[in-house]
Amino acid sequence: MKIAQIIVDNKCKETDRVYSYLIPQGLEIKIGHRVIVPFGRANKKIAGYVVGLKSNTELEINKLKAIAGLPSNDIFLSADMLKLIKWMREKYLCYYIEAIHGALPANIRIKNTYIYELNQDSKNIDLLKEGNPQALMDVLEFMEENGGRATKEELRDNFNDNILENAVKKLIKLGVLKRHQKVKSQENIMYERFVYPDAEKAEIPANAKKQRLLMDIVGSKPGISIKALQKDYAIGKATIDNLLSKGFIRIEEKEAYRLVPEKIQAESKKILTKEQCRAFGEIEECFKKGRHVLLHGVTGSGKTEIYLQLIEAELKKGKQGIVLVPEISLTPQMIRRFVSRFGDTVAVLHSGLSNGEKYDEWRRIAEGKAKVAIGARSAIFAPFEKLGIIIIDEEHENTYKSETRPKYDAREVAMKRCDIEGARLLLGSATPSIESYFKATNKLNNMALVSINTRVNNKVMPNVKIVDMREELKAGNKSIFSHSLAEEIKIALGQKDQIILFLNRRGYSTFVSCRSCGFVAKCPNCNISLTYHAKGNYLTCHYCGYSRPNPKECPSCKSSYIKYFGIGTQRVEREFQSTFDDIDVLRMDADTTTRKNSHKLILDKFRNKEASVLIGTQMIGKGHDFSDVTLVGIITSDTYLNLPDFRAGEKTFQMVTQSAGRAGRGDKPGTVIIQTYSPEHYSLLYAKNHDYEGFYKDEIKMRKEMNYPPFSHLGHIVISGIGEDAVVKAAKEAGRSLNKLRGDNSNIEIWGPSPAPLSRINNRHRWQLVLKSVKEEEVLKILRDFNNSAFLNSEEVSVSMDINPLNML
DNA sequence: AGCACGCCGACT
DNA sequence: GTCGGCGTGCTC
Repeated sequence: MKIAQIIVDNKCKETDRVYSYLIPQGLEIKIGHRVIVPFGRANKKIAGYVVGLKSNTELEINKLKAIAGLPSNDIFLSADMLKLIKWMREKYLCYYIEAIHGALPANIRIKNTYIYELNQDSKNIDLLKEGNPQALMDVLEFMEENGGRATKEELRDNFNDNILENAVKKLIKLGVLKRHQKVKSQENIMYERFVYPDAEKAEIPANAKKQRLLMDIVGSKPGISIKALQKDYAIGKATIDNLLSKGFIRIEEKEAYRLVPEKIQAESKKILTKEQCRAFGEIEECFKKGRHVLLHGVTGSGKTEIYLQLIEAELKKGKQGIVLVPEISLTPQMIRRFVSRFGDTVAVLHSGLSNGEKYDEWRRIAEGKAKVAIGARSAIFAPFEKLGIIIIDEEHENTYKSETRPKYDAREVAMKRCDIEGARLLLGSATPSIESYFKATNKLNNMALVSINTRVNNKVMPNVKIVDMREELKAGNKSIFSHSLAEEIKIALGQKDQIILFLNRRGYSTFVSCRSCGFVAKCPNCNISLTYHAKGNYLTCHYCGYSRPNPKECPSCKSSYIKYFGIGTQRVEREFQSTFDDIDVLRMDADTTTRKNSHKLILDKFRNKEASVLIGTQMIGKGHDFSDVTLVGIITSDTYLNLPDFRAGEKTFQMVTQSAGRAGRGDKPGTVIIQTYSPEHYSLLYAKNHDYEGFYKDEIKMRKEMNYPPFSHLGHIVISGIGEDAVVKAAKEAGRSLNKLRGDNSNIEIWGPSPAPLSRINNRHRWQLVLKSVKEEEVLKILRDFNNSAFLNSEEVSVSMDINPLNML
């Protein structure tokens, strides 16, 4: 007797456990298989994942149900992957099934619905028609109009739930309706059809020109695809069908992949520069010692080539590699580099793919056809069997942390996966996150640091100039372009060079700033800027709840020039065109990039020099290599600085450094102009000097003083709901509950409850609580206990929890 | 979550 | 009695 331990695909707290099912005779079930099981009183057929096998159980055998079968498309989770999933459940406070779904391509869900059929012969129809409740008649009428068949969803769209349930139940009881459950695993595999000749000699009428043509083609190219016949020879379906029925040709189906790989010229290995070579050697040395590596290489230092050669080395050992990059659709150059080096053994997993395409790529990996996966966050789960290396490029990017459940951090998952599977991890960035740099310099988590401080071919770092916008205002310049920036723009335009202008318009949270002296209101307890609330006209700190009235004049210089900020890219575009006329400008932001591929189009246009100027938000600041850009202007570099976030300095440094890194990558030296209202801020000063280490030293000192990460771990609880009163009440209740759970453990701080910085989203009010402790496990434990005692999750409010969030807005 | 059961008031 | 509205409790 074999018993399977199964996680069922039913997303709820109560069913987040392992169930036991009997394995019927003749069904070969292995760990990691996806199966279909009957579940619940109604024996609804749902998907389940086998996580273990046993030969006995404490449960009563005759009360166990049996596995119903296997879905048509096989999904496997390796034993290592199951370990990772279990770890994710603990670490990110999610359900097993959520972790499983996170690790599998979307759209593999088993579709499950009920189909109702009208029993036409039933005499009961007549019975019913004699003086019956309206509901029954309505449902019957609908069924008849619908051809005697309807899915549950179709009925639901047309009837009120309660009426429906009762009426349908009644009709089933009377035998008028029949219900079948339909279980369908999405058939994601696409088949392509190929034509072969299938007769010694085909006799074709003289006038059938198309048929003759087809026979000729198939004769010279047996195995040509139907697609090619239609496209290249204009042979239609009728011709093929005709010959098929005569038996002159036959058709074979083969699994096909939707993505036709771009034909890219093979590129051979580049010779590493001296510096790259040293770094490569150091990395290999660390890997040999079983260490993970943080590679800190300045912008333009040639990290990608090192990645390529590290992967090559793993492939030579018969192993496989994963490369994570942020929002991959933004870096077509990088994909091209990988494909040109590794050909069709590269699987690309990016957000621009359809679900079917994603599934195809996933399958190519699972089947061993792809050896290198390059993709965004979720590519960390690429189903390789012999994983040798995981590379995370631009590791400081926030996109590696998922904002939806499971709220995992791909960097942490990568490290765990490497540890489970004996692979090596390489994090790479020109501006490493403080957390990673801290780990690497202190050799925590077995992480080592390798640095490259020079650009390839010793290209000089761009010259960076900080412009004090307060001075500009004093001098009467109300334009968004400072004199310096305007001058540099004119020079660049005169030399036919290209220009990039950055604007960080993350304009949700307004902040109060004095335009004449740069004063920004800050919280006395938290070293974080206060947020302006128009309603009630007050300033508040969203971490500790401190609040004060909005000052009428600047407390520092008594000026009445108190303003809150918000310049959009469109305004920059308009102002640019009115200041420097007759110049082609490209704008790239959320408004212009809604269409699929539109990023690529805009960037290609810019690369082809169809415009001299590119204006955009941060999305253009990553990894692009435009060799004719000599000037980068950062219109407002203060945006982050004034967000209520202890990472404000870090994000500013990263943004400025990365943006500046776009300048001077070609033969000409680059210039960068940073416009700011806080020119003395350490983030900007260190960024100006390209001094990451200096920045890190200051930043880590602040983190230590304030006991912020990496010196502590945060737990974030957001309580939201439509009704403000219910949310506030629940938040206060949650506060009491957390205090009780904390007991007298003084290592754990609890902040709040206080309104979330984004106090209302989608019509929902939001309040938050923050837990802080030096020990992550302590935070997790309280969050878990809190979740188990959840009196809170009701129709009125919902609770979301996150461990070590990257933003708490 | 999703489903069925069963209790209870309203109405034939 | 019977209908259907709604709360309750369970899922190998």
